[in-house]
Amino acid sequence: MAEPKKARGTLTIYDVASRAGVSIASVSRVLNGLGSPRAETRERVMQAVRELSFVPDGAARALSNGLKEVVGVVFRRGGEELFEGEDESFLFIDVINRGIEVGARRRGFDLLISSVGFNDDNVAARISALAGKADGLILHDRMLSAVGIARLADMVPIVTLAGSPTPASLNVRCDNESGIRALVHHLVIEHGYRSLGYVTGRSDSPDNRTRLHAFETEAAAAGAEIETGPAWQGNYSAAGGANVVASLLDAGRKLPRAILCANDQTALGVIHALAQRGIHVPQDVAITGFDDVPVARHLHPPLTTIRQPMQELGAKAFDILYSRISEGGGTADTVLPVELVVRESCGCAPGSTRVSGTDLVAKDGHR
Amino acid sequence: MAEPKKARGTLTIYDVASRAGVSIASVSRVLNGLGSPRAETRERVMQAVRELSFVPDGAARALSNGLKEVVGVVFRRGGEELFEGEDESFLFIDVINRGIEVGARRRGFDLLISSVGFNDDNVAARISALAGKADGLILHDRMLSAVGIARLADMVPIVTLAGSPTPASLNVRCDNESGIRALVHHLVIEHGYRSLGYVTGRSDSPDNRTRLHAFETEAAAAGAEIETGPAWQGNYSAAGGANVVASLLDAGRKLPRAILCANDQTALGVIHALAQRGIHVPQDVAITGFDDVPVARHLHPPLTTIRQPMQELGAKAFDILYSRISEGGGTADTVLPVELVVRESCGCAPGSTRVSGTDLVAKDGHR
DNA sequence: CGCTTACCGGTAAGCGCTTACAGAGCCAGC
DNA sequence: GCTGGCTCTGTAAGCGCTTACCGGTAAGCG
Repeated sequence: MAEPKKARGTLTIYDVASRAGVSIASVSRVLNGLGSPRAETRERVMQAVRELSFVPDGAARALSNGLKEVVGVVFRRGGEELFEGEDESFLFIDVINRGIEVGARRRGFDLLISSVGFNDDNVAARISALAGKADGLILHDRMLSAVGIARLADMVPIVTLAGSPTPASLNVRCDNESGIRALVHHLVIEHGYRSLGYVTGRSDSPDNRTRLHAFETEAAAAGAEIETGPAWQGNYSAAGGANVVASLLDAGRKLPRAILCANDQTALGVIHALAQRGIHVPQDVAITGFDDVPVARHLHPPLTTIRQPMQELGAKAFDILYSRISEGGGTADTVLPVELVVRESCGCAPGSTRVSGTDLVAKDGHR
Repeated sequence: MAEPKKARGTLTIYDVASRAGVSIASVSRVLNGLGSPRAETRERVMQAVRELSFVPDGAARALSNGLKEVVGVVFRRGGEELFEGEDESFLFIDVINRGIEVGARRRGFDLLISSVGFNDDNVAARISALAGKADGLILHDRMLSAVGIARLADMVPIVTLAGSPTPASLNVRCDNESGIRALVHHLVIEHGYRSLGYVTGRSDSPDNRTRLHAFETEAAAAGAEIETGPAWQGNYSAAGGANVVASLLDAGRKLPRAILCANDQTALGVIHALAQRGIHVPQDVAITGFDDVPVARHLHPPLTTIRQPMQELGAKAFDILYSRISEGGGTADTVLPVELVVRESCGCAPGSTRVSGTDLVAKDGHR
């Protein structure tokens, strides 16, 4: 695939050993703090290491002890039509990745990052290749079928984010139900809006299904009228949200008093489309998001949304993966709590409040 | 460091070979499309590979052919005091990383990501460890001294971003001079502002020094009065920008008619601080940024700034690193063009324009 | 029909490191 | 003074893969 071979005048453990006048075994022991190298020996070795500025080769090390100290992270990006501001959509992902990194760092692991487009064909192959370079994989979103995951899972441990656990893989997600419930409660009970709409996310997303279902249940419980159906199908992107509004309006449909959006990106698109039609948020229609991405507070009006502990989600995912890697354990399904963040797009006056929405426990779904 | 050893019932090339009834050499040849395996043999092997869902171990492969197909990326994050909206500061970095990834993907490389805090102590050690796991490194920002880079560079090829090339490392950056020049020209010549200020970035950043210098030169050439000095020292963060404004105002200093900020984050802070004192942008003071991060267009007022081709910067950095890895070549210093993006914070009316600011060539600084 | 020429495919030698195993000193105790 | 028991260090056997080298077989030619 690529031709270079023995690119540099590679410095090996042998060089260090001979310079320090000891055997490679001793060098290895010193480097790993193992065994019982005498202080004097240790010093000689460290000196040589310093003088040569030697760094052991990760591949050799990995091959030898079966641990690469690398965790692969796969996520989707781009691929949709562009939309003004769309470039921010990856924020969500990046914050989670940062969390993974924080967790990884604690164990001396590094992140091997790979993104796939929505319509890349060789996804499974790419992920497999990644698996070969890592000790375990964390998969964002749902990017592989259950069988795909199963196949992967018998090569390396897998943790999925916002998916659902399978017999072979673990999962970490946020408490979508509580989030939607808090939103509906706020809109219906506190603001008194009687009609609600819900712009969905990608239909193949488990998060999306959960949220939609929670929306329907909760709205019914609160006694609000709801609008759903294919016309309300979004795809987590701003463009998707804008489309829904545009087609609804073009079809002459009357909008409900409040619209919940599957995520903040969607809300961004919806607000934008509404503004273009001269419809005021929140005076005419109240809007809410989900995620609380950093830009949410800069929108006009500032977005009322559900904050997911994204960074913590990532860190947790790593921890779980790590325990799977090292002891074969790991909680099958972990649910993290979310918070309602009230800003102005729901109709509240400037001056935000925050309400903790859910109490969480790591629950053990499978096994 | 970590105990697991031979975590899984590892599937090896031997398993595939025996299942297909051939030697491991043939399996390897088939997998790498090399040599001349006969169609029938190839098919038998592929069949076995599929049945076992075998994936060759990256470490073994790397060890054997001296190529890990991994590029390490190191950048700084956080560490500064928090500021509302600050969490977006990493956007810039992430877009560049995305660019690197795009370049890497073309060559079958993956990104090994590692971030360091501003006051982590063991930075050099961490980067060294990364170097051991990668074929080359791309360093954001300036995070190592010249000697640090030199030391690293004789372990693996190094490309720095927005730094300067050293005898041992390559560099890629944007055309800061042209950007500042375009900004000053726009403010002084087109808007007629006679007094300018410049809120700087971190003092140890080469980009910052270049921009400041260009600012002074250009403003003088345009015949504008300028304000500089320690009171104008920012640090690329929103908090830094806000501080500068606050202390200037607290000291009773009169602000210049237009303030250029070292980057968009800084501008965000400046605008925020100004708003708190009831000073209007751009009516009282015009503000410009640098970078054109995605949020720039969502600020109030939308920010006039310089767009850097961030993704392209990343892709370019990878390409250069790759050529260094594979052929030992690589351009020492590559300069990418920037564009002036006119929005409203400079005083222009809604309805933006864009002016290409510079024509670029990859120039060969050293060697 | 025998020998050359290709072409395949197998054998085995590493790649740089970790670690089990065993050898070499050394001290203490008898 | 010898031996048992420690501690420290060296030797060597892999880890899973790539690939140089070589032998075997089939096809081509005189």
